[in-house]
Amino acid sequence: MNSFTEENYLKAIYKLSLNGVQGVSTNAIADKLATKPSSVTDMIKKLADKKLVSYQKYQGVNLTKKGSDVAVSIIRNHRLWEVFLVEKLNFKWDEVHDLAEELEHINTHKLTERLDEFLGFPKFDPHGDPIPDKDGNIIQHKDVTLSDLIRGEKAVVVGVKEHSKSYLNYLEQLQLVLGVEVEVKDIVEFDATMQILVNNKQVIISNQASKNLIVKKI
Amino acid sequence: MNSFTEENYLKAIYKLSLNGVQGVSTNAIADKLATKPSSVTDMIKKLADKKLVSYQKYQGVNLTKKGSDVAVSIIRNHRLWEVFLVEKLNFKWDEVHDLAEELEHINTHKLTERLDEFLGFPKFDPHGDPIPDKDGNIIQHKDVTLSDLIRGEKAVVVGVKEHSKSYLNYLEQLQLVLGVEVEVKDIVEFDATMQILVNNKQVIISNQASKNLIVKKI
DNA sequence: TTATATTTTTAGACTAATCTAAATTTTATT
DNA sequence: AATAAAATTTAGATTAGTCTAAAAATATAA
Repeated sequence: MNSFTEENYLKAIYKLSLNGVQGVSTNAIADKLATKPSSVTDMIKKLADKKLVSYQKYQGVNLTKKGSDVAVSIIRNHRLWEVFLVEKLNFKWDEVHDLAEELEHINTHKLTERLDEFLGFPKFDPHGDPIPDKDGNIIQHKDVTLSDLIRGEKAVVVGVKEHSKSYLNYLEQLQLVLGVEVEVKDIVEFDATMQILVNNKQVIISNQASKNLIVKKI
Repeated sequence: MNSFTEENYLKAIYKLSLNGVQGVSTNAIADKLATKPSSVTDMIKKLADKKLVSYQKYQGVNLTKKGSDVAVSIIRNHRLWEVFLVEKLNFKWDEVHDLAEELEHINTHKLTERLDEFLGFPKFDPHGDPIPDKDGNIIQHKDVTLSDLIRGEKAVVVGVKEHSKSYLNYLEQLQLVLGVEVEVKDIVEFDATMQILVNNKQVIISNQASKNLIVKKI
């Protein structure tokens, strides 16, 4: 089996590969995991020995099928536990990440499948991120963000691109949670600040905030 | 915070202290944790530095109040997760120990309390072991075992003293699960083998098995 | 295209937890 | 009480993961 640390590296590499990057850089991984590039090099060698990644010195790293499978199954666990924490234990969406980060590593097929069933086979986690099914398939929703809309357009909030506590907490205060309907009333040309309608209330939102909110036009 | 390993040592020392032993021996701990006495000595020194145990060379080890509190809270977690796995995820009572052994270390006050509430504040785990309350108080039930009964006595199964998969599985086959009523029909004088009535069925059970089944007379 | 900056790797050291083998202390036995 | 046996501790080594500092490779810029 793989250690927690190995699993965290695989997950980090998986996420950094999502932007279509070929060959994830040592520095990028070090940044993501808040560690040093030299540590990353050491671990990459170990993962390469275990055939979880393919790696050539100085050329970055890519997950193998085997490595990708491990990463996806951890992400599946993580997101299922987040659903559990929010729906069953009444945690808020900005509180669950760190707990799920620990729970995700208890990686037994049977537990995951039972949990999935208990939760009613959810398709998305509390942040709108898709939950891989048991064969590892993920529905990727198109990345339309609130900032892509023009005046007069309406949309439903379906996810976030930024998962920090402060951002999630801020959104909750604005009632900008999953499933809520928004309408663009006005956009400031200078800095793309938006005036929008949320639950019949006028809200002002910066471009920094609006470009991290994933929506679906209606 | 304490590492998983430290927590496992504290739990082991706690359990070995239950029989009223003053000064748990290095060898006993090594046995329980399937490790070597020399490793135990090293860890004990570390726990002593952290004021989690009191220790004098060659004289065995005892938990301090602080160490005992940690041990009890881990046991509380363990038993709550076992209830969750059996009652919500439909695991069988012989399947949950190893999973709970991992889940117990995700030790945040808030998670434990929310889980407790979600489960309806259970008092016992699926093996009949008492769940410490949030202040660490444990109801210890009297240790009357099936083997203590005499011919004609009736009792209800309330727990087990042995937690191996094979024992639990065997009990389940005999329908000797928590809450079931039993009546002693006959006892073989030679080896204390018992003939008992379970759900109107005659069952033969060895002394080895009957002395590990905790019951309450009725 | 040569020099400079950046990225990545290597070398060597550190910590936590473990082990084996040897030394020491305690306990049991004559 | 002396000696043998058992339990415990120490000394020194090992492994996983990390780090700093220096060396090597790649990318960028004049």
